[in-house]
Amino acid sequence: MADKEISQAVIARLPRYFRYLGELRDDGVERISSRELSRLMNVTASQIRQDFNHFGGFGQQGYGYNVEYLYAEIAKILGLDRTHHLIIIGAGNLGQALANYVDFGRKGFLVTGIFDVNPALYGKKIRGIEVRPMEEMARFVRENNVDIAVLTVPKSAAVGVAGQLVKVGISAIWNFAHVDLDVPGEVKVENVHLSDSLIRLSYLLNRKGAQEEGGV
Amino acid sequence: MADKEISQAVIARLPRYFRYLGELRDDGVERISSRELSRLMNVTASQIRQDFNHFGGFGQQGYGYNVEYLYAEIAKILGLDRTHHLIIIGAGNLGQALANYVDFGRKGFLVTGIFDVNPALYGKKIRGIEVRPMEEMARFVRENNVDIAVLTVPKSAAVGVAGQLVKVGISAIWNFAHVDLDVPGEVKVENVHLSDSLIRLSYLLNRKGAQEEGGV
DNA sequence: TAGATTGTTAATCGATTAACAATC
DNA sequence: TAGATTGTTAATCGATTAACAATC
Repeated sequence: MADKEISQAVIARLPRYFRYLGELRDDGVERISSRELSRLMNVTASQIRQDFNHFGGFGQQGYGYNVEYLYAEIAKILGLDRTHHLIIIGAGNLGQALANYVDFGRKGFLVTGIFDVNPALYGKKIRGIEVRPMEEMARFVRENNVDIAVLTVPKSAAVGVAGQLVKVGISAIWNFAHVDLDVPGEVKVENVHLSDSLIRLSYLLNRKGAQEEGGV
Repeated sequence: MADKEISQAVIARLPRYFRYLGELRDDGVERISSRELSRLMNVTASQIRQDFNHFGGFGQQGYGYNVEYLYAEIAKILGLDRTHHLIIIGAGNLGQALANYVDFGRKGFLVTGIFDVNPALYGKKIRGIEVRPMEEMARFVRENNVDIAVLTVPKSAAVGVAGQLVKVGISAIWNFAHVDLDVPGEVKVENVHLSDSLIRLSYLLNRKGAQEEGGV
């Protein structure tokens, strides 16, 4: 039963489903139909059913979906039923903010180490975790079952650090540096290009201004 | 000459083109063909030509594209030829990190105010900008020609603050809160859902694990 | 059973890629 | 001029939406 490859578009939507289902569950909602959920989320009911059916049928004809069950199943699909161990590389502003931020109110993502090349930061504690010298990174990853590296180093350092991470056998990189990393396919990368995001907003703003002048 | 609506997919790619062209320019490259750029960026040359042609032809047959010119044109399209005035709402870890971060090494995005509801933070200076009480926000926006509000408040407060921002006539919201904002169409929103991003990475990791067990 | 709603197939829409005539 | 490469049209591919038979 080889899984057919799930498209990027579907994957991108999963966390949003998860978020809405979590809220419904917290509100004590027991069941929901694709129709109701579609109204709530502003998507088509067809799309919801198609998306869920990529992973097998979670609903029941005439009833809809059980919120608690669907929530748990999506959590499993997303790998949120287990704990991930993270390290943060780069203890600058962003690295420190993420250290304080990453758990997102839920268990599941645990920052266990923070690394930097700046000796002035060594030993500094951020949320109880001390900053270590970069040289200790490789050993730390091997000995502490680290899954994910959060890359918050300057652009210029990012490619080099990514290479080190690949060499030490990291599984995934959450990349905040403004470069596209070139890593082997087995290392998963998720980019957060903040400047790209802000630039998209600038585009929308600019477009809007242009349209209004044009009298649209 | 009514502009046809540009698709989300194209818009999403523009900042990446801009980034690559900036690097080429900095490296002193004068001209580039869609073919060369396609190899560099790992996309098809067809797509590059199609994308650029949504905004008019920037190239020349037999020659390719002039890097400096194309870079400047894309900057204009993206609204990067003018200065944006930002305020940050929510002076927590993330808000402070972004205050230190937002200029991205380029002029164009200027943080002029930071607001919070926590009196303990009032007057604290972040990158030379003092934190002000939330009550002053409306007047500040009106008097200081503010374009963009960066929303780094907790989820629970986000919808309320977004409402205030709409009322005071903000043009755009860069939303870091984990909720979908419901604002009028003329207010542009760009979401940065960090937890969604991390969850997608978790999915990829989980999928990878499952495939390997399955012997793929 | 009748009504509701899924799972799934078929139709549509849009985005990407290929091809090539226009032209520098 | 000949060669190169764009701008643009046509073909393909994939994702979204619509429709409906299956079934709870």
